[in-house]
Amino acid sequence: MSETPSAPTGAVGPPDLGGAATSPRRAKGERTRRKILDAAEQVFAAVGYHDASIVKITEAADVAQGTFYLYFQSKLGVFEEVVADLNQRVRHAMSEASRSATNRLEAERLGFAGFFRFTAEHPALYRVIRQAEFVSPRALRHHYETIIGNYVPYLREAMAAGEIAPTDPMVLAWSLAAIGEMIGLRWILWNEEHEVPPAVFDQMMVVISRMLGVPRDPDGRSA
Amino acid sequence: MSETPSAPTGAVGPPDLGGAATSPRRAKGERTRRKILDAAEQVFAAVGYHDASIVKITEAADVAQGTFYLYFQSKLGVFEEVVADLNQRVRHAMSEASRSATNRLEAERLGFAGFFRFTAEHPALYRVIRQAEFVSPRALRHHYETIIGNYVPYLREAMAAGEIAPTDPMVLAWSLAAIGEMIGLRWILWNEEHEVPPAVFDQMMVVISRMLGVPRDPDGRSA
Amino acid sequence: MSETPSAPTGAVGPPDLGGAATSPRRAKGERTRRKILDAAEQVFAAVGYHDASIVKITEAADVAQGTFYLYFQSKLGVFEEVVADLNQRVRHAMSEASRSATNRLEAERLGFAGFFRFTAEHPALYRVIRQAEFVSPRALRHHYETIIGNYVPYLREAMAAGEIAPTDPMVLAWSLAAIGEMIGLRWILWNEEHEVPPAVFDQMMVVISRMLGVPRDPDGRSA
Amino acid sequence: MSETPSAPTGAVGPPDLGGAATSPRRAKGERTRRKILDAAEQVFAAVGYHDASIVKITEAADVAQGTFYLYFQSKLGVFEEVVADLNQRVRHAMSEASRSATNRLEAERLGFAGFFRFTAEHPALYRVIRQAEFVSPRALRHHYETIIGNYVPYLREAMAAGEIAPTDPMVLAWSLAAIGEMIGLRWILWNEEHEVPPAVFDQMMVVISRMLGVPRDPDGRSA
DNA sequence: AATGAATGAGAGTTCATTCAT
DNA sequence: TATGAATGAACTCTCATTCAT
Repeated sequence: MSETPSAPTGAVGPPDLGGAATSPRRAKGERTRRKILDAAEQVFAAVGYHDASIVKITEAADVAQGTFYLYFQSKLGVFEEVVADLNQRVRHAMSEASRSATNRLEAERLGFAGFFRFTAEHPALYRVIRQAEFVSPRALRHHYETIIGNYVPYLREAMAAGEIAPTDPMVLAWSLAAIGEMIGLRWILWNEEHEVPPAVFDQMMVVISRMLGVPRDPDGRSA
Repeated sequence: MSETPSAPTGAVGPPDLGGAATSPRRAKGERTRRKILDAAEQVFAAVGYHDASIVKITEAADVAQGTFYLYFQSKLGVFEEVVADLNQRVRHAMSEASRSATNRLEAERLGFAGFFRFTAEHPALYRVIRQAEFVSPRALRHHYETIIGNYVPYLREAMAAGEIAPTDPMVLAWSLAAIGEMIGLRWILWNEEHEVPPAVFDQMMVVISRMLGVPRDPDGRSA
Repeated sequence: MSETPSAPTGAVGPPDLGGAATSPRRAKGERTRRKILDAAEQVFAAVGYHDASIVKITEAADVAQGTFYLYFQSKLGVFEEVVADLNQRVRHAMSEASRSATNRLEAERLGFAGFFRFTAEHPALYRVIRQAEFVSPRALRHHYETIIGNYVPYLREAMAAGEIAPTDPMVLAWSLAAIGEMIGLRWILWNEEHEVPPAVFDQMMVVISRMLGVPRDPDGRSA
Repeated sequence: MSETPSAPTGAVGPPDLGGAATSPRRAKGERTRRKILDAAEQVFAAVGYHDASIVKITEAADVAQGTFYLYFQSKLGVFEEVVADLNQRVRHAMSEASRSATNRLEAERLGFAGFFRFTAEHPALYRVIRQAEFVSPRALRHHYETIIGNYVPYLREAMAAGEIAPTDPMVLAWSLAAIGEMIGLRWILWNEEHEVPPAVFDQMMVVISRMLGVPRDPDGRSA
């Protein structure tokens, strides 16, 4: 049960994702900057990176075109900030959601629920991040890696505690993340619903509980 | 164990994915068309949909710009044909790979191996298809749906035969596809390797075998 | 009452308006040529010279693109043939219509009626000919000049016979033609009607009868 | 002598003739906009709508291509503005010219003279407006309708005053406009002269005076 | 006599970015 | 700090015409 070697995916800490051309010194500047960042998130989510234009973003933010370049170096610059922003917010949402759990399986259930809630409220998460594949691969990797990086220690602990079956926690973490992402894509985004149908959610949890090898698999045949 | 209702994801048959402005009437035309389609696949995979230009595609195909429009209606038109083409080819690769399996778990192992092989040989698969999210949502959905649609009957059979644990086959299929996609992305594309490291593959199969609820889970604690 | 000097508007006889690249030797070729010419008239009338394309014309004629150049030298070539064709047909229609008249005013009434009828049946007349202004000025001039040239002798005769008041017949002819064209444009084409409303027609004839200085102006105060 | 019903030619007020993408906010912008508009008029008059290109217009205006789109939405947009501009200017020229007249016939003489003068100085009037037939029918109609709309009340007054013979003023106005347009086309534009030959002008006035049914037709046989 | 394939210049338009105020 | 003006390269797509069969 040796762990697979960690792949050379670069530093785990956040790379310098470009961004601010200047850090605003005054409160007013800070507000303007925030307006633009929010507008950018909306626009990227609505039309995607390529069809988002500086004009659209600045119009949405209600500032002049030139103002954009006071706060961001380039279109790519804002994009990376938007990704970093979303990344922090999903992670926060998930950890908040699972905080009250008393065992791993419950933590998963709560964490997934939190993730889906966030997804429904911020479709930008998918729409923006999936774009990152070509637009800014390093931003994409950083996004996934921080999520997985948060996940692994918990899985490792649970294995140590005998709560779940031993497996490479990296492979397990990526697999779980994959499922969350796909189910969210399929049943929230495509269906334009605000939640995954309960029946689907339940079945997903059955699958996940089996994956984890939880001793008392509530639906499986083991134990 | 009732199945979740099938989501209204549209017709299963392939939608009219745009495409040919004219179907070639002579052998020479057919060759030219193929040259352009192949060039398009390369270019899309190399630089993505948006940075791919008709100039780049026609240069790669060694034809004049105008010639492009003899065979394809638009840039989006070729894109959709490329997606449809890749879709058929992965599905073929996977079904060929798993043909010789004698049980479901083996079929999964062979199918996943086939999928990863195809992925390594045709990075275009990911690079092109992930773009489809914004470029042509219907092409994307059609892609996933045909894959899942192929998958489900096999899972259902295996459940009926008691080979794997009962679950909603839809949810299970999407979950399995998610894992394959993510592991391929993480260990083949990001690492720029031609295969998933065997240790990772094995661990992934452990996870999958648990998910399926195979009676003799070779590594888990059940059975 | 001397006549104004004839302006140097070029030869009155038809200039060589380009056209046939080859004269077809056989009946089949003649039929193909006619098909293309008719299609061209339709297409020019429908979308104008510039938006008419060889593709559209050949599609409408149900022949291959290359075939076009067997019978016409260029797009401009067909255009000029179409104009010449229409020119002959209107003039024929007008002279036929006025043939039975017993005096000038009646001839005018019948001629105008014939012109409007032709206009209603062949909107191409206007739509094609007005385009000629920029596309082929010489075709346009030839068109107007043949019409005026036909007109003048009749006016001159009528003046000699004391049927209408003496005036420069050239100025009179152009004025009459102007009125016909404008009324047709305004009440047939813009209204998309098949005839000028009778009340308008009558009023127009009142105006015309005054212009001509017909002794027994049926509505004026002279006589 | 009832008037023919007014045809349903749409609102009399100027339609939104497209145009500015942004109205300039600073004096410099206003100057640039004007430069482009003037250049466009020249280019349209010189080569016609279709052969006019944004490149030609911006080169003539000595600005970059992109600048064009700061002030106009499209090529059609400037075209419509040019038409509207010319429309206002001819109407102004004509009303100025006839201001000092003491009777209808004199007003006509002065008005026509003013019109021909404008025509000679701004050949763009014809060349641009005749193009409008296909390019922007609504601009064309608006042009004619405003001219006729200005004309009619004067004719009506003159009829009421017994200055001219009663007729439908609409038909009369269109007929007069037709004559002006045609004579200008024939003797100014085709001849490339700066005025209608005096002999032609006089004859035209004879015709017009008869049309109007002026009691003391100075050249006719009545009275 | 007729076809379909191929061409390539040129069109209108967009847009990230820079600059002067 | 903020603005609006300006840029020009690049894009997708059209089309009259020529050519080989």
